[in-house]
Amino acid sequence: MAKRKQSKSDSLSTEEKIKVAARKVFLRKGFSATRTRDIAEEAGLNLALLNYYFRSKQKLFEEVMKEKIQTLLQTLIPVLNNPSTSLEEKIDLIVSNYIEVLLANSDLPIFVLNELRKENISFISGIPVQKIFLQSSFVMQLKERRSDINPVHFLVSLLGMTIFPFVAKPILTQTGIVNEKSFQTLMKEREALIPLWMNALLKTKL
Amino acid sequence: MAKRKQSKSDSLSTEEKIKVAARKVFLRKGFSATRTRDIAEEAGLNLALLNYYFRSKQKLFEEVMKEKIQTLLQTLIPVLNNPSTSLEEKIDLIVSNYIEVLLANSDLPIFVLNELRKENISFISGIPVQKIFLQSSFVMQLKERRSDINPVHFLVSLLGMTIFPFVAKPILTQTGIVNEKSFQTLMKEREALIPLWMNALLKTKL
DNA sequence: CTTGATTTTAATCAAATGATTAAAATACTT
DNA sequence: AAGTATTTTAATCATTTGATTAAAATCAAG
Repeated sequence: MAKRKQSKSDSLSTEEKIKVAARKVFLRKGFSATRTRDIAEEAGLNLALLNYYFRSKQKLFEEVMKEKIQTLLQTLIPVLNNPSTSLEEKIDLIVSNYIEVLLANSDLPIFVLNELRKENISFISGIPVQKIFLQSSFVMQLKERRSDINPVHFLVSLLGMTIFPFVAKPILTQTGIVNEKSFQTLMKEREALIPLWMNALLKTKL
Repeated sequence: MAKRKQSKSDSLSTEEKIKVAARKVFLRKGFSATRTRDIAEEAGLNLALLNYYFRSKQKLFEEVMKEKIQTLLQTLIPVLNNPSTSLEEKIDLIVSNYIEVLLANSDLPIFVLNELRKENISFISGIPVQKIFLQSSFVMQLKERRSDINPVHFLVSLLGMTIFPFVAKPILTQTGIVNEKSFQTLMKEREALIPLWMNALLKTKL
């Protein structure tokens, strides 16, 4: 089904051109607001090709979605599971990894979280994420340091401080609180600040 | 145009029934995935009534959207501007207000933030939110306490810790990390924890 | 080149969808 | 009760949209 040939204009196979266009349009507009014609036009290709290479809009979407969930999870899971880094190093890595990834793709979190809300993605329900998380090096190290802190609370706070700004970016820009440039500066600052703050949380007596 | 009469079955006017149904369906599915027929069915009414009372799907949506943005902003702005509460009290109030409002309406933040991302809402661009924020009692009190902390960073962290769990709820539930009941418990706990943590941030030397 | 497979195009379908219209039903006023 | 205005319904339009099809174009192998 997949073809290897680069004889055409753009050095990308038709299939890849469709994927590239689909990523762009789906991420900007979401599944329902995206028309297959939008993707075809963005790719500079005939509409029928979408259904030739992928069976349907839904199938194409699922490929993009799966990819994006992977991106989000793989920025986190390997760090949580690495036993050879300290808790502080893990926090540093999670923050800097996410900020790097998301500065290049601000729409990613809200896209994934919003689409995930409408429909269960079997792919994700299949993974025993809860088990993985609770047995992770991250949780072990946290328990050792502060057995009284619920790891879910701690991680949610960390991700909230890191990812939430990207989710809130539309409201931050539209209210004039930040612009594209100052947002980037802000996030670079947070890369240093969040670890400091998470460290403060670690020292807080409940 | 608006009618006052309650002689019909449900004690709600037709116009109100439509609004109630529209809130429910739009919030769950978003603008694009919502069909006017969904709303009519949810309201138990004829489709043509939507266009009779509201001019179009778009107009109906804008009314719901405006309402929801108001809900989100009014949970925050009055607290920020109240000069007779301390910074600590403001933090308490922001956290408890949002958690109360959002536990009753988990979809609200992601709905608003996602829709806001696609289209500029003139209503919000019109308000000089930036000015209001920078001159707020909250910012003044923060500056007095810690002139070295950027108020935007501080507020984003506060809202990130408070609101982000609701945005991430789909992924938390679908990965089995929480269920409906434990999510609620978690948020009740956060109501006490977040103020403690924000206090710790306030004491952190940069 | 010729043949056969693969890829692409143009045209079209069928269903879904936002909106309208004209008529029927209901409520309100006198 | 009659007459008028308001509300509701059923039927229908016109577009949009995801998908299909058959033919044309391109490519690959012998």
